Amino acid sequence: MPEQPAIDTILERWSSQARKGYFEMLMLARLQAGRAYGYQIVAALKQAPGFENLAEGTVYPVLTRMKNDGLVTAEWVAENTGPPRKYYTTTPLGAKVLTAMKTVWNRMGDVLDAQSKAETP
Amino acid sequence: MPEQPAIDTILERWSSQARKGYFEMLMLARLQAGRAYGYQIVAALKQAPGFENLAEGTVYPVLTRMKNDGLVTAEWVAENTGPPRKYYTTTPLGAKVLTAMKTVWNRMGDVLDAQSKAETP
DNA sequence: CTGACTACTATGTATTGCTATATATATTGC
DNA sequence: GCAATATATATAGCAATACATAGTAGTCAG
Repeated sequence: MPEQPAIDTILERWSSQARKGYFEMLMLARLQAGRAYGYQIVAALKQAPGFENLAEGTVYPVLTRMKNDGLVTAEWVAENTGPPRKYYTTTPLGAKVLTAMKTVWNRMGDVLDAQSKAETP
Repeated sequence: MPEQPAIDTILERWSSQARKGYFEMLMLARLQAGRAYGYQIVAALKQAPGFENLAEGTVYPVLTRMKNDGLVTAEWVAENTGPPRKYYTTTPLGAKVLTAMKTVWNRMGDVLDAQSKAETP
């Protein structure tokens, strides 16, 4: 008989999985709203509930991947104060992909609702 | 300079990731609505948009994992016609976990909306 | 016997998110 | 002028584990 994990363990394991893919959509949505740089995104998201532990090592690879996929472009900007920043902006392809992602995401929500209302045989 | 993948490739790769964790919540939601057996769930979901390719090999391992975690119980039922079926039902723990999952899921949606409305610096 | 129904598993692999660390620039304190 | 700190970007390596493919096997109906 296998040990049953605690409810917190189940939920942590689950949410770490549920985040997969989600971040890419989240970043894209943020950049669609206007250009931003990595450190800024991390700082902002850390204040959102459920994202307190977000680390830079999570965000930068996502930005790099999106850039390689052509979803965003990057541009170095020298600031009046502090080190230069690398601003990311969505491309038209990125906007298109974001729309498609949101469609899939919403559909997943719809299917979830439908299953919740399934008939018992 | 790396090759840029086609938009379909990007979306397929992404949605396969976005599914992670989602199925467990989906199954749980279905079982919360009333007991069901594996084959039935597969057949029903195959008709939902975006789940046409769902295979049994995806569903059964999820059911087994949930049973091991104590989220559902299983019961063999002999039918008047056809082979016997193994019906799964949520436990109180399963119901609790489902609620928590939905909370996290909704929060992810909220954060997504918030980011879409972020201010441009 | 064939076909429909039902359950299950073995294996592969792709991928992610996280930890930790390295690097560079600007600012501040002294 | 120099050390310490804050800001900012980047990557190497890792553990996890989920999903997909494909294939096995058993039960019942006609």
